[in-house]
Amino acid sequence: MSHKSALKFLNGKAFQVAPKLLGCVIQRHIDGKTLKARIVETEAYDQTDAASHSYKGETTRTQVMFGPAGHLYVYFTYGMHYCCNVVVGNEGEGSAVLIRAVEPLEGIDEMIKKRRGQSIKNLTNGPAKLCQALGINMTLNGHYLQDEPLVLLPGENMGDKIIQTSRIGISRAKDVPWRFYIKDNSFVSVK
DNA sequence: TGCCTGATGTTCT
DNA sequence: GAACATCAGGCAC
Repeated sequence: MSHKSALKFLNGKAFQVAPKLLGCVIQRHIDGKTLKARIVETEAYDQTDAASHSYKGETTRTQVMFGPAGHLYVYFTYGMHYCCNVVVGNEGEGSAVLIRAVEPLEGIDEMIKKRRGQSIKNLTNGPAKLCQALGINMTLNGHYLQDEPLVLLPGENMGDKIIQTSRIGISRAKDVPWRFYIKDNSFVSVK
């Protein structure tokens, strides 16, 4: 049963919502299997931000980012990788939170298979890695995160376990401190 | 452990 | 034509 109110916490500025997503669980159903993983690293992006895909306004590619909160924005990059974001804020704002790393909880064997035999440590400790492990690609672009086969479940508040730093793998707005991760978690991409 | 690079395709200049 | 919210494998130390 879907309840919009479950994703109400996504209504806010990207940099405010990004730390709140830490600890939430992604539940993915695929090939008759259930995969679960806990979000341990996120990055905020919004339209005022030179590093954001939405910076130059809405395009075909970034359309979902400008839509209502609670949907998944998936993009293809470097010719071979997918990365996924949770759209946040109000419709028309162009803000989203990149999921940079997750901790595998359930269906780990299946994730290893999808990751072509990579070790547990390397399964989901990067934005493109977790998409591969959870079978996320462009067919899920725009997907609402209260619907099957991909649901965002609330998690415990990480509170003082949250570390805030600048973002990774970007060339513009490098100094903006909009990356958040869970302290001492071994699945975070970079400590 | 850490640097370097090839893979591979869409978007923007 | 260049840049790109990346990854894995190779080789030097």
